[in-house]
Formats: sequence, structure tokens, C-alpha cells
Amino acid sequence: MTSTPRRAPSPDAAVDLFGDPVAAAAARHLALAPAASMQELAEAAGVSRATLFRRFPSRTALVAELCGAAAEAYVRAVEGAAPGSGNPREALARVVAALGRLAAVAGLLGLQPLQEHVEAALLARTAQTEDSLRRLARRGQESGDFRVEVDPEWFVSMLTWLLVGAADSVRLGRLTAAAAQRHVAATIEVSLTRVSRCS
Amino acid sequence: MTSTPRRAPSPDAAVDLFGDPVAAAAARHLALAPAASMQELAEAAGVSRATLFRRFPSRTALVAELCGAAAEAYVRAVEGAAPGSGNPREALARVVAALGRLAAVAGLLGLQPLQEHVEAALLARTAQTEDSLRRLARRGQESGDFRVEVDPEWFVSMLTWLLVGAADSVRLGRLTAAAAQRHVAATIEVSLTRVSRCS
DNA sequence: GTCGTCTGAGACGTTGAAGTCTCATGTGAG
DNA sequence: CTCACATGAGACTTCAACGTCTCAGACGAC
Repeated sequence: MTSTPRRAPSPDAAVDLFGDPVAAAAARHLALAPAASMQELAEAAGVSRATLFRRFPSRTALVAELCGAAAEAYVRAVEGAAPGSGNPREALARVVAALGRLAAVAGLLGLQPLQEHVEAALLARTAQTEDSLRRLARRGQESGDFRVEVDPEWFVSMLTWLLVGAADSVRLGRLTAAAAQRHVAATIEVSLTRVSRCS
Repeated sequence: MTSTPRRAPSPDAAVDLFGDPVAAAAARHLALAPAASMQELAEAAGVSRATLFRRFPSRTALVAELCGAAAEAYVRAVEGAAPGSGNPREALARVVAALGRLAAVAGLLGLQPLQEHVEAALLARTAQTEDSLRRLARRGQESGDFRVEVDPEWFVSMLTWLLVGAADSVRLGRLTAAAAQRHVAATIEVSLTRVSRCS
């Protein structure tokens, strides 16, 4: 055969965020229907309820695993973007691009209602990462690249929720994924970076 | 008595968003615990479960009413800010201020998982209002006050989700309500308005 | 072929919350 | 005091989803 049978990796690599397609499908459905039952999730994943229970001992475990995987991906995305290295503006651009890719898949999972201890675990997992983002904000402020009026804490919040908003706009069919991602990047950049010079 | 006995209206008037204190307390609790049972909501409101059922025929009805009231308040807040009148920058500032006041109370209610038809009803209720915001964005772009790169659709989304993010930061104790509100206003303004001149 | 493994179908028990109902208590109006 | 009405407490039914289990069929390895 002239065409090689191996599938080309999907253009946005975030698709295989989860090991298996069942988890991926469940996550996709859960993001759209946060209160979905195991029955629904199984149907969405194309397996029987029994099989879903074989893979995940309980609904709680399923949700925790999916959200955990999303948190993990978030951490890896930010780390991969090396927010601590190089020019702050470029580091910021890398971070935003990496997270933008992620948001389409995992953004709305962040809206999942969680048990308190599960949420606490996720927050603990991402605490270091969020801190590296805060440091990036401060670093840029010290270097004169970023506005000093922006509280690093707010920077993290803004980044997070704009990504969620982007994912939601896509869900409602109001923006395409690509456009939403561009808007997030532009908004973050404009609100964080200082105008360096006038024409 | 020298001091008049009538209570001064609370500094942020949004407190009595709902007619009765029971609904207000339930809404407050629901925002923090989206999966709360009627038992929990009743306790949070300081009434018995029976009474809660007397006032709201079902949990669905309760949630729908609270979210509906929030949507209503959103509509009124925007209308009250008259986004269609006057200088676009000032109109924007009015809108952001009005919504900022609202977000502390109702922001996280927007995260409530809803049945599809309930969500559709809320979207229908707010459609006109969102449209007036889009028109404000366009108007500002035509007048040269706002950047033309910002899609009016994204403007609405950004505004919405930054307010949710502000409410969430407050919930997590990471920002004070006042600070969060200021940050939202500043972010919106910076990302939307064009730099008019260079010192 | 046989074996091991995974799966779907579906019955089954359990549980927790929803929603209904009754009754006793309290309180304000007259 | 008496009536009307709202509430709290709690028993009760219903129900949907969870979670467990069994069994039969499919499929690959060998």
C-alpha cells in the first residue's frame, strides 16, 4: 500500500490526554453534562455500564480520575512551556498557547462539581504550577515587560477563567475553537504587557 | 433614641436580589455547593426541609427560580447601566461596575449544572441583553474608542467569565471582593479600549 | 479445537435524596 | 380566648442511580 496505515497524529495532540478512548469520551460528555449518570457516560463512551464500572470502581473515582488527568495535563502543559525561562513576554506566549490547546479538551472539566477533598487534592496538585505562573507575572513586572498593576493572583485567575470562557463559547457554538484560542491569547497579552513604545 | 432603628441599606445593594431571605441564603449556599441537597439548603437558609418544599415545589424549581432571578438581575443591571447611551468608554465602565457588584452574589450561580431546557430559557432571557453588549462593543469600535480586533462575541464571553473568575477567587480566599472587582474592571478596560495617545 | 479474557445484557439489592403527609407547636389578629 | 396560619419535626413512599453479580457470547492466542 502506498499510504502507510498508521494514523497520523491528530493536529491538536491533546486528544489523547487520557490513556484510553473510553475515558476520553466520558470526559467529553461529562464536560457538557456535569450531572450525567454512569448510564449516560457509558453510552457516550460506547461501552456498557458494566464495563465502565469494571474500569472505574465508582462514579466518584471516574470523575476524580478524569479531573486528575486534566490537572496533570495542565501541570505538564505549563511546565512544558517553561514559564521560568527566557523573555517574560515570550514565556507568557508559550504558556498561553499551551493552555489554549488544552482548554478545548479539558477546560469545561474544571466546572465539574467535586467533593471537597477531591477539589482540595486537585488544588494541591496544581499549587506549584500556579505558583510558577505567579512568579512569571512578577518576573515580567520586575523586568518592566508587564504592567505592575496586575496582581499576580489575578493573572492566574484571569488566565484560568478566560480559558474556561473560551471552551464555553465553543460549546455554545458562538466561536470556533481556533478563534477562541486566539482571543484568549490576545486578551492576556494586551492586559498583561505594557505598551513599550509609541510608533 | 438618637440612632434611628431602621437598618441602613447594606452597602452593596445586591443583597436583596431575591425577595425573601430564604431564597437568598439558599442561593448563597448553592453557589458554594452546586450539588447541595434540599436538606443542606434548608439548613443553610435556617428553615426546615418541609418549609423549603412549601415555598418551592421541587429542587428543580428552586434552582430554576434562583438562576432565573440571577439572570433577571443581570438583565436589569446591564439595562440600568444604559450601554447604548453616551460615550462608549463611559458606558463600558458603567456596565462593568454594575456587573461587578452583581458578581459577588450571583456570579457562581452561573456554574450551576442545569437541565437543558432551563438553560435554554435562561439564555433566551438574556439574549437581548447580551446583544446590547455586543452593540456596545461595535459602537465603541466604530467610534474609534475600542480595539477593532476584539470580536464582540468574545467581549461578552470575556466579561461573563472574568466576573465568574472574580467570584471564584473570592470564594477561594485569594482576593477580596473589592480587589477582584477592580481587577475585572481594569482588565476589561485595558483589553477593550484603544490607547488614545502617547503622553 | 481449548483456554483465557473481555464484553454486553440484564437482574438484583442498596442507598440517599426527593417529594408527600400528618400532627403538634407557636404566634399574631380580632 | 379563639381562629387562622405558618412552621418544625419527622414518618412515609417513591424513585433513580449506584454498585454487584451472573451468564452467555465474542475473540484472540496457542
